[in-house]
Amino acid sequence: MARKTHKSSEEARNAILDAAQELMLETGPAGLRINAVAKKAGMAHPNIIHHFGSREGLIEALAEHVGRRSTERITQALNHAAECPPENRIEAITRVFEEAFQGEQGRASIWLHMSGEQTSLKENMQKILEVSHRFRETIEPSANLENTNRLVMLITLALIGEAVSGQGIKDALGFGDQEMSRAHFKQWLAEILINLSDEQLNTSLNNNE
Amino acid sequence: MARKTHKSSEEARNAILDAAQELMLETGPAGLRINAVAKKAGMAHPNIIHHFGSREGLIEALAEHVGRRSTERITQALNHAAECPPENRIEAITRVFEEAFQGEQGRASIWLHMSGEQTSLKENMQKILEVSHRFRETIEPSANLENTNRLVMLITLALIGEAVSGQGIKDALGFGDQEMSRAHFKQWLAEILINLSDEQLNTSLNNNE
DNA sequence: AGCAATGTTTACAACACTGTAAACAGACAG
DNA sequence: CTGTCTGTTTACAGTGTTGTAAACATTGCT
Repeated sequence: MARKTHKSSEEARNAILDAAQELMLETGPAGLRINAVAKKAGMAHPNIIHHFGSREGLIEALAEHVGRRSTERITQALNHAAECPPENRIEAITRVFEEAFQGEQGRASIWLHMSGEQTSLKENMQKILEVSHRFRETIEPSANLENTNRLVMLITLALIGEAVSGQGIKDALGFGDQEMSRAHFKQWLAEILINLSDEQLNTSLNNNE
Repeated sequence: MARKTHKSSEEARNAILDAAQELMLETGPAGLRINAVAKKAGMAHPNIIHHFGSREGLIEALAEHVGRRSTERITQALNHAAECPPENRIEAITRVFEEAFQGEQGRASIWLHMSGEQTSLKENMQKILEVSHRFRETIEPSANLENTNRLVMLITLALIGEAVSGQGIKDALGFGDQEMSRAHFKQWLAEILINLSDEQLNTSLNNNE
């Protein structure tokens, strides 16, 4: 059978991005070697430069790629949660948290973010914010927008932290794998947050102290 | 005047560690160049190898250095908080959060952590956990230890997230500098957490669901 | 089939980076 | 003062890494 040896431009770019994403988990962007990416993607390294212009170009493209995919997943899961009956809410939100920095996607995002790569971050966060508020309104129609912002911030930061630290902090705190798996922490968080009323979120800061 | 040109071994090591810590904020450990560190510390690069054996040796030493200093600051602030009268609690805890990943120290910790460098992490977290629980007991003597663990985890992750994202996420969420400064977020978080009763933290997960 | 476009490779140039070796220089003891 | 110890530098070797140039190969079009 005629095996295709030359991929289309898009196929090649995706193969490279996938390899780069995986490798970046181990080293971070600063440690990303164009050579290693090429090897993993099964090609010679100048081909990468052909497709992305330079190593910098690859990293930028990767940031955009990863950011867009994460945002899509999250907003989709949030929209789903907004349509859930109340008894399924915790489960649905746990799901959102899982999608947020799902596996490799997550750590890759963080790495990029940490290196100052913030391509379209604002745009993506605004989308998430909007959908999040819509969700909160299904629970409490008078929900305060500012509180939504703060909650989204808190959650985002915690999920970033989780993606960053991986199992590390959990092990250090003595949560074995069985007791507080990745999923369990997210479920616990979802439960607490859903049970927090808007009222409890109104701190002295809201009354311009 | 007789300027000392040869530092003591310890002075030299500290100068190098300081320079390395600062540089690492920009690039992460993978991007740390022994050359750049030497330049910043005002010496020739082989001197660094003389003191730390290798680039790897420097990074390990840095991890240990940074971890120990952070832990000291945090436990000290927590002990202070435990002795505070109730009306000062929020302020005291805000202070703890500020010490946790204070400025440069923080991001440096995270970077190292993210690169798999976990020197004495467990030991440090256990200390923090212990002092945290002692603090919670001053508020609610019957406080559940498991809930303390979870709270510490949540806070740690959120603070990691904050250190990681710097101002990035806040800007993206539309919190200008005036409205939600670094300090304000920490204060808000402190306020919410202190007002959370132990009861509210008991989710279905506690009853081995 | 022949041609053009473009994905892909090989060979190479230029440079950056880590680590080594040997000489140099200040600090301190006798 | 003299010698030794050790912090410090200069010069250099070896390797790894990015990027370039030119040739090669496959696909699709006419």
